[in-house]
Amino acid sequence: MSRRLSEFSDRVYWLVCQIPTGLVATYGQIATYAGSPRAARAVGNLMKRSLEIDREVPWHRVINAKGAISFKGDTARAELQRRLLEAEGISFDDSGRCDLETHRWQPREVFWYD
DNA sequence: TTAGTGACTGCAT
DNA sequence: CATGCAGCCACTA
Repeated sequence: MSRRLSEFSDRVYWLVCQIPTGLVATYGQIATYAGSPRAARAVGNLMKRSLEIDREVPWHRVINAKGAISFKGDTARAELQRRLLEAEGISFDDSGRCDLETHRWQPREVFWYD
């Protein structure tokens, strides 16, 4: 595992920790801020893994580009994520999507990579 | 080193 | 709108 790769995951976890309560970010957003605009899928993998390793990361605040919760088979986990978000004031419509225009996290700081 | 995987995404249908 | 699908890429075995 190269240094560059581990830096990516570290950035991802750090960024997710920056998302304040009540706001959400998409996998694509995190990937972009972490330096790899097209690694949204990889971000999803990291979020899934953050559950296994005991790391204090607000993984529930990361959703897909449609404003919906992504899951593959793990219904319980998806429901938990939805409850956590609703507890933070985020509501979902009938199709299970929230309003990204309203709740999307906009980082004020500037991130850079080398 | 290589091949397989998936909590993604945007565009086509 | 909802589905399907190819492209993408960090991570793993």
